[in-house]
Amino acid sequence: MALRNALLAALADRESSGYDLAKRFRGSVANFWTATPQQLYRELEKMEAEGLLSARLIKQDKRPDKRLFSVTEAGRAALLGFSRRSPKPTTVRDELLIQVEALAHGDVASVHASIREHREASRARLHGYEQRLAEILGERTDEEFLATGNRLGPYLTLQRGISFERENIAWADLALGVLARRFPDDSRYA
Amino acid sequence: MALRNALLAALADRESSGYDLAKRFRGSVANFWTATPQQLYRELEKMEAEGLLSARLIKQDKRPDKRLFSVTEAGRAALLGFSRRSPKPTTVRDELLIQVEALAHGDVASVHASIREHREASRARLHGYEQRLAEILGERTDEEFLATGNRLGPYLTLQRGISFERENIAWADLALGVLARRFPDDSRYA
DNA sequence: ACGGCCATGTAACTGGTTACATGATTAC
DNA sequence: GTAATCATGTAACCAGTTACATGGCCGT
Repeated sequence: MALRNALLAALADRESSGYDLAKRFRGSVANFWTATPQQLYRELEKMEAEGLLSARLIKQDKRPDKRLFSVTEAGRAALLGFSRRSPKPTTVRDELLIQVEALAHGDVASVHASIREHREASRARLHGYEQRLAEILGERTDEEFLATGNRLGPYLTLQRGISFERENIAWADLALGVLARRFPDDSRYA
Repeated sequence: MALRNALLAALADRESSGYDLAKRFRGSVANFWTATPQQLYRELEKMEAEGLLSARLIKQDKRPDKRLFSVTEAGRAALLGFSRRSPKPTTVRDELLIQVEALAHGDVASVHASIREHREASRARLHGYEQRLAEILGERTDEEFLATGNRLGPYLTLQRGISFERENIAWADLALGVLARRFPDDSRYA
């Protein structure tokens, strides 16, 4: 039920194809909702059938045809209704932290490598979020934007994504330091 | 498949009943994996059937009997194997941030209230994590613990939970400030 | 020649959520 | 007397994942 609302939020911003949405869910949306392309296509179909979205077909000749979805009046009403309900608590699922929790029962060198990969992935996402934020700000400072800008929602969710990834990186630095110190022999610290 | 590993990690620490585990999944485990009691009971059954866990029945007279699960040799091997695979990327699902993303299309006063509730929930979880951390540390400082302590894994995952909740609170403060400034009339800021 | 991008989807499966059910004990 | 805690589960449903399929264009 919440995936619909994430889609309505994304489409309220601008009309998009399923493929477009898949990219946005890999990019900035990922910081508060994850979904695979298959989930999106399935949900878009349902939402169109229920009248929350309307689709128009764009014929292309050098590329496959595409369907651009946009939010209908019923869709806007559903989004407004959603904004009035109280949201479910955040859920986090992080396999890396399961590995870390069970550090004493696992392969330390391998967990060390996982933390490094995780840190790289966070750096990449952080970079993406910072770019999007720069696009939203344009020439303005944060202060100027906050006083007058009109994409406050995306600004705030990006800020949350940015602080999340910064903390991921800082935590990884701490964890790698602790492992290097406590297990100097059973892992290679390049 | 990952819920199994979260259960193995939790049970490697100490033998527990399903009910116990449900409490731990509401508490400290929630910071990296969420699961409902029903999921746990179902998964515990399967894991016992597959030989990853063994259960012993404890008869009680003032309370219902309970089954305490512990990790078998096969379970330990599975956990070691898991620590060697590369973990799937973190997934986050946060309905509040969907509401914030769609701020321009929703009810600002109601979203404001949701952010406040979310901040309260974060404060409560933060408090819980800090207490658990204090239990792990005992009389030692972080420095002393990091040099010699033996529950490094849980220490590190708690640190991640603590920084996550602190950032939730700081973000909520920012967001509430922005809303109060930009929408002074359509919400009540008590 | 090969991989990646554009663009859509189907089918089969696994995992997660919600509602319900039981029943004694303890705390306010 | 009311709610919370202890302790287990079933049934039905809904959401998420994985693997596969198609096919032309573009860059190296």
